[in-house]
Amino acid sequence: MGEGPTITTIAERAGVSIASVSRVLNGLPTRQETERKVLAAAEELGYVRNAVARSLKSRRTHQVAFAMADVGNPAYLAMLREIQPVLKAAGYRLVLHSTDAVVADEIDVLHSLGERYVDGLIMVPLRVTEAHLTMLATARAPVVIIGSVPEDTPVDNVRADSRTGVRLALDHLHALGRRRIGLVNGPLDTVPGAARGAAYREALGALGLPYDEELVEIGDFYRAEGGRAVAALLDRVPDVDALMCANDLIALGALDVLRAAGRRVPQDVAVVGMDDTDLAAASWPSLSSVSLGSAERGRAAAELLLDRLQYGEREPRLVTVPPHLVVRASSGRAGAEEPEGNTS
Amino acid sequence: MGEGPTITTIAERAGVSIASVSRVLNGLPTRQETERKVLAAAEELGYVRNAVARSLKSRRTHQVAFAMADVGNPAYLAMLREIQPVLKAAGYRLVLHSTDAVVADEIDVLHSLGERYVDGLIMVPLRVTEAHLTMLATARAPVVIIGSVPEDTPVDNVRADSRTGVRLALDHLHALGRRRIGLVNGPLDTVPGAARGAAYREALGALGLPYDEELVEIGDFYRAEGGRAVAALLDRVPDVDALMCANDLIALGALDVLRAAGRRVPQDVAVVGMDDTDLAAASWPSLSSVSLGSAERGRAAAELLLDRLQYGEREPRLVTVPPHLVVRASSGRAGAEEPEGNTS
DNA sequence: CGAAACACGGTAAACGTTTACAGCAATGCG
DNA sequence: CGCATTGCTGTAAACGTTTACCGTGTTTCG
Repeated sequence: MGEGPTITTIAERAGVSIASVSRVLNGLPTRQETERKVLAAAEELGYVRNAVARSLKSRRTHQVAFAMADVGNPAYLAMLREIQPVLKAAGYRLVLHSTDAVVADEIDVLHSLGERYVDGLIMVPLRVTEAHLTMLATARAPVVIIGSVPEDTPVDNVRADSRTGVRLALDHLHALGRRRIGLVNGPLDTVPGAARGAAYREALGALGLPYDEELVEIGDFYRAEGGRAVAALLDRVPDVDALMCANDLIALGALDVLRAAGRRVPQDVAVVGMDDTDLAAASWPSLSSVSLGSAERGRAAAELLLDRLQYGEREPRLVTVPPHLVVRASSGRAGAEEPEGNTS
Repeated sequence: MGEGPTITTIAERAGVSIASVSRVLNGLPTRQETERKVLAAAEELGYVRNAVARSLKSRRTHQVAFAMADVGNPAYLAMLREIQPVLKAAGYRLVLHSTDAVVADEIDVLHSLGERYVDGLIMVPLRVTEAHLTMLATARAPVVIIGSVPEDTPVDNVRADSRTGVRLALDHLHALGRRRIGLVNGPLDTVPGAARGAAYREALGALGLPYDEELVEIGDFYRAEGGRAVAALLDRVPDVDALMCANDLIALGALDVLRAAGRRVPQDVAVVGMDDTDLAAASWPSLSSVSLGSAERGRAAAELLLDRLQYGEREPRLVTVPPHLVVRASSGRAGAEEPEGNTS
């Protein structure tokens, strides 16, 4: 773990100047003899370029940060899984920030762009505050936001269309004959929470169903919280016949509680989740879910950022990824999805 | 996105030398008046320290790399989720490397330590080759390996005890009366594959059951692959009454195939997975699984690395994390579905 | 054959910090 | 009052690269 060789060590060994060493290492035109000597010396000494010194001079770190609330959330994970290879292929390293949904942490990340340890940032803010917007306006490196920001924010923006997503789910449930469709949402001051709440109301309108406040319950985007919210909802509105859940974790919580309450899914209550995570396919019963294209959003964000890193200044772009509904057992016809004969 | 202010800009603005600016910024003793001027100037200009220049001088990047095959794998994810906050609390950033289980990529990561863009590395190699060992011996930064390495490898090492883990599972299945217990394993040239294969054989011996090659099927550590392997196994040995799966994804594949084949779980075939991931609790039926303490291993690795970064040279340490069995429906009594009070 | 063009390679400055060292003013003390 | 001590501050070197610029030796061509 000694203090590895530097360009100077090599220069001495090869009997040339450090400039020549640098040139050889960067593939700039050099006499064959010099090249040979330098490469030989580098090889013998096991030389590896110091990335920090390089970055200082070149003002490029070849690192990109990805900041989201929690890697454990499968929706973010899906993004990460797409972002990583795209960056890697372009020669960038990925610096991961978990902000635990704490606004101050997100602001911190934006602020730390000034430290210039990354060339750019992809961020999925849970809520967008005034502080976010100020920081974004003066950010010291290119930023791509996944989630909605106001029109005039000077950053690239990738959005899901949860409005259409909720609409797809409600159309589906309506087509199944459900009329008392509840919404189990996350906090309304979060970007997804607000969007999904509004979309729900709108979709009901389009279907000619009344908006009934009783049918809406706010919890948080986690399984246990979702379960609690569903329990409260069942208590208040026993005749609910379908649940639109604002994400898959909430939906899993819903399944837990419905099972404990002796309601059959989907016969008594149909359930639709959102994000179409791995968990949806693995759950019991398997969970219908609206895919908001997490993976596609991740990929789009990475590509936007790389494009900007490569070509510099240009108009901010907006990419909207279309949703689609994946129907599984939790809202299929009873048992239709699964072979019969399996009790347990 | 302009060229932010530097220490020099501030020095001019405050009418002091760059040394004084640096001292103030680092909290070294300074006359109050100077301090005031510097802080005022820094504030007005929105100064942020350049991390790259800082690292070059201090030879510390405050970054740590974590390299594993695939973030999508819940076992690695569990590690990541523990590692991240530990590092963050200690002031380190996390650089993520996905190696896609390609040996060359792993070697690459080890080699790139020479670039000194991180202060240390936590790696989960899928297989440990000669090349790994050579690189580890000459690594230019501290490394912690999660998984087994030979005794004399000069790195900190965190191990799971899959031997005991498999033993727990087989004892459990044996206690349920199962006698034809199959093993669905991943490739034998991987660290976990080899360990689990050997452990299976040993545990059978301890239980007085014969080792029957027919009952062992090798696939890969993924759901679809696992399914294929199970299908082959069922075909060859129709009277198998329990499946020990080398990880949870394989076990999910097993559930898929068993369901399609009309075998009831757990009545006809009991299934036990390994790693106790989120998926196990969410699956249908919920999956018994041997927890190898992924989260604990992640935490231990992070702590070992931080310790070494803080205190420098010392003996390599070995930490072994004990496994435990989590019994759920797939090997419980028929229909014994417990509502999981689990968050996620 | 001499001048111009060219191909290489060395010197030194720069990137933005930290820090050893020296300078200098103010203070303490004999 | 002079000297040592103390407390700050400035100068400059260093971290390991890249690169502009210039000098040298060789080639080319009139």
